[in-house]
Amino acid sequence: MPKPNTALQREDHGTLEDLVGYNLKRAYLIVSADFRLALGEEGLAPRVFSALALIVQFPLITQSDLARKLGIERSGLVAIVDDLEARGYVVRQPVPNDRRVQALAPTREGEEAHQQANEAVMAHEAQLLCDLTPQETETLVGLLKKIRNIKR
Amino acid sequence: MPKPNTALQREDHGTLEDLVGYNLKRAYLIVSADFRLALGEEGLAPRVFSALALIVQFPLITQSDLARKLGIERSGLVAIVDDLEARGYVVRQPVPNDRRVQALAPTREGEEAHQQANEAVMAHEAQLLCDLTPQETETLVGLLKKIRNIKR
DNA sequence: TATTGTTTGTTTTCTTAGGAAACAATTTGA
DNA sequence: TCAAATTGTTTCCTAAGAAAACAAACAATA
Repeated sequence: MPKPNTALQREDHGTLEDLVGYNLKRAYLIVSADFRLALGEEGLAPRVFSALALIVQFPLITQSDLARKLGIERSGLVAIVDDLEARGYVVRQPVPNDRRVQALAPTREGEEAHQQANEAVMAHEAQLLCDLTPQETETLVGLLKKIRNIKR
Repeated sequence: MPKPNTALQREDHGTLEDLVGYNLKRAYLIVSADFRLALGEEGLAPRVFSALALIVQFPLITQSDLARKLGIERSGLVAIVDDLEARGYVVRQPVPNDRRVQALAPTREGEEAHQQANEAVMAHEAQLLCDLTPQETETLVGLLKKIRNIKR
């Protein structure tokens, strides 16, 4: 005999649980909380880690360019670079032909700290997301990038 | 002849762009910004919409239960319910056998506002994510739910 | 019954993350 | 040369959430 209309199968269309935005937010909160846990009290905050990673990847990048790459305002980047500079991981260097810009360069300690933090971050994601197969993780990242590439 | 080692193919392993957390954040910012744009200046904020949706779905839900369902602290829910109550969308009702709890019930206007907002939200996601096939969107939501279900 | 512990809603304070506007110093372009 | 744009920066504002404390109410146990 057919089952009655239980809560499990009712209205699974157009509900909060199926919204991309809602699930994105909930998932991000879980991942970022675990990120902080993994890097510890004195560790780099997510956005500071991102900035350091890009500075290591693109030495002498400009603050404006870095802000663009991170998708934030220049004004918001100041505190991030201040943080990295206070830790001795990054230096603001004057640029020969343009006295407005500050080129960002990682120090030796900055590169080491990045490498160490990067390993911690990779480990954190590997362990937190161990329920996802490598295929699934790759698919997920691909779909998220597709959202990131939406042109308005 | 083979191409030289361009930036496109170097070190595509363990880089910032491949981190789930980084992509989650970037994607969420895009979706939530478009959400606000879609619902307008005076429209419901994402979290307020979520709360209203759950109150409509589970009338007479307790504030504590709602906070649990939303994955936030009870203290944080107060302002959200205040908002909904100020708009006349929700009422806090005393409960017979327990004078501590406030049961949350949608008003007639609340249900109508929810229905209207829900349509706007569905339209916003449909249009923003039109680059994703229905298959891809379903896959994405499924993977995000998998992250949400991780037990620590 | 008296007391101890727990739950509920709430207030207050803190943290994190980011946006908007303005500004001086500089560079660019017409 | 003079107007316009760019860069880094400061200041102020908003959103979202956590943590801690608290009174009122309930539950349980001695």
